[in-house]
Amino acid sequence: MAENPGAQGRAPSMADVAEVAGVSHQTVSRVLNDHPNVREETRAAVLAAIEQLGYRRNSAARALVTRRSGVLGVVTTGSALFGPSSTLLGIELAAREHGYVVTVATVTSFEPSTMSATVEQFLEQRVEGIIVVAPQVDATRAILDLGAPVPIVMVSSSFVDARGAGVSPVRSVSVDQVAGGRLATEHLLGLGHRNVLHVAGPGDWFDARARLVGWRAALETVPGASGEMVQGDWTADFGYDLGLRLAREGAPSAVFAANDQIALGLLRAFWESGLVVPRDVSVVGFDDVAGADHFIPPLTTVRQDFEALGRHALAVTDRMVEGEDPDTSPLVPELVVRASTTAWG
Amino acid sequence: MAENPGAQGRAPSMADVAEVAGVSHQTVSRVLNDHPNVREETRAAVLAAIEQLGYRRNSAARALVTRRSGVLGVVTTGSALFGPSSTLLGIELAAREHGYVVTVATVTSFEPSTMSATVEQFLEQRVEGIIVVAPQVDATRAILDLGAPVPIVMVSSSFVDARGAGVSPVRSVSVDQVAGGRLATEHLLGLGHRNVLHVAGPGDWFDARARLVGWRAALETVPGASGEMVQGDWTADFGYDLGLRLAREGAPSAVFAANDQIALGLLRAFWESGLVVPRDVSVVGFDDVAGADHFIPPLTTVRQDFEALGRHALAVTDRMVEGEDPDTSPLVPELVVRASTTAWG
DNA sequence: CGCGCCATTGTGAACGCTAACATCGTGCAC
DNA sequence: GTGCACGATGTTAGCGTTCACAATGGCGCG
Repeated sequence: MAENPGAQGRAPSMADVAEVAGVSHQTVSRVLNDHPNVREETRAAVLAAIEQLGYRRNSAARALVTRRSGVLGVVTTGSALFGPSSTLLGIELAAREHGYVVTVATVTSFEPSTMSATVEQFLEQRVEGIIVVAPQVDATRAILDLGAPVPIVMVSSSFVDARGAGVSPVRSVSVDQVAGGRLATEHLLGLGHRNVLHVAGPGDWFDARARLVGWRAALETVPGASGEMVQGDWTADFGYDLGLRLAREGAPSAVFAANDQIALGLLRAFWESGLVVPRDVSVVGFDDVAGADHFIPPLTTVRQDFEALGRHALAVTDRMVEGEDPDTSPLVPELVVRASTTAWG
Repeated sequence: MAENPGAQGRAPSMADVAEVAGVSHQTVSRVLNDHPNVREETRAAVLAAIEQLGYRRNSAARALVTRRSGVLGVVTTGSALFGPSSTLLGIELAAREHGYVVTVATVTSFEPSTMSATVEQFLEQRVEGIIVVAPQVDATRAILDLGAPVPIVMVSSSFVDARGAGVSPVRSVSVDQVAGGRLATEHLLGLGHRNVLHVAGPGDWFDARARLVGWRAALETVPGASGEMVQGDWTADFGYDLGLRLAREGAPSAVFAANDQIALGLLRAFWESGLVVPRDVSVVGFDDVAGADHFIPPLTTVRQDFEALGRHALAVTDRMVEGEDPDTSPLVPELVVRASTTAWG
């Protein structure tokens, strides 16, 4: 049975199927699109022909005439960080459920020129919407200046919720980082700590800024509470170096680290310096990365559900593509209390 | 200046550009494709018209006629594990450099039906190649049975390097996990340990199997060396539980954990049990995840460059798409010695 | 028995692009 | 001066779909 006449020759088209089934190409199209008015035996004949030829529809041809590609573009940051990876996962899973196909572009910097080239590529593909997993501040500017003809959704805790500079509406979805920062800090304050050091993340990250805001807000609600802030990067190295210094120069009773990596570095530094966590100092992290429950000691942290965030981003995008108004209210993070924090005083 | 006559109306086409520039659409096409025989001022006029209209080429129309989509499909596993995420990153980065666009599909199981549906979707998009980041054994079977009309590259340490059941060639790229397992074990043996416990990963993962093979091979080269094997999952939880048991029942002097998560759990368990690492027991991990250098104590581990693996996968795919024969020799992992291992006896 | 309606199917024309070929000058060799 | 090659451009025909509309035929109903 000569399945493919040409083997490597062109893939079978509707016309080929039509010929085998003895119908017109339009009837084949109807069968494929579940059009109601097709006689049952005709449908069967078409399906048989499809099976026999190994026919698959050509989405390019389809997109050309329908002017709908069914493709969504995701711009993601060029690092395998826990958050972005999980978010991408959530987006992809949800996209499939909504009938979209996802193409991704990884970007190593958020310079306007890079962003613009990336988006341009998406637009050539006629994506119906763009999701930017871009937690850095400078990504926003690049995006707002874009003025793409499709909806753009940013995944970040920015407060941008504008129409954008051009035609495209830009929205953002996020986990409420301010609430997370408050949660962490209130937990420490509730344990009796009155001096809570905050190790912040890089200043050009929205999340870092927002956690800082939450920390400060919590401090202000409790009389007598105070705390310093140190700004670092997201790395364990930074936490480690800082921890060593704190141990030398005198550590506060409580530290709120902007992410779990920093907290990990702190834990090691304290351990090496003979400071016992949580007896001598309580530590709270942020993210609840894999393994945080097995740090020494297991880390109290703020969990954010990145996958849910991704799904949320997709839902918002979908609504915007459909021309409806999305609900962009932020997701709420959750405090996970473990052994790295204890009462003070 | 009425930029878009219809604003939301259809995007400008070559014909529109041609009209504005006062040339034929074919000339526009020539300009876009850098055809040499275009007069300089004509080119300028076309470019100006493109700019003015905000024209972008339509890749669907282009793919339709050229029969080349420039799209690659990546199937990835439904988890934000460190390895797969980094690999995806490498693939994407390299894909762009090679002029491909990447669409991803996340799959939560490797059942043949799921795999087949996923690949089917890719084929409708007329992807030119498929990369499967599928470290589990059952993925292989599903893929070999597929017989897709495009090249398939598996990222895994399987030894599959077959033509596949159908028309499509199937190849695999990998990091040499056997070598990695040997590296870890030889390091411990070299330190004088004669009893090396191996905590293996799930038996249906290629990587787990291969590391096990490497461990065993290393043991066999050293007279008097021995070791037991415990099979677990990849989680820190498993490592923790096992560690507690070992501490109770008597631990060997050296443990080679199949990944860093397991090692992390072991470290905590030993610590809680009063066993000092590395004095009482040496621990080696695998992967070198972010933060492994700040575990307590910093973890000796085998680093594999997942991003390079991804790039390698893409290079192989590209060659196959071009009908050439790829070099699929495995990448070599690297031992990173830190503080969790020390001499014995 | 004739009319119209509806279910079923077919026909032709886009969609936006590239490939192949046709056309039109212009310059140069003879 | 004629012929011809070649550079620059235009014309036409698809690529594989879907959409709009036309055509066919059976059936109910007056």
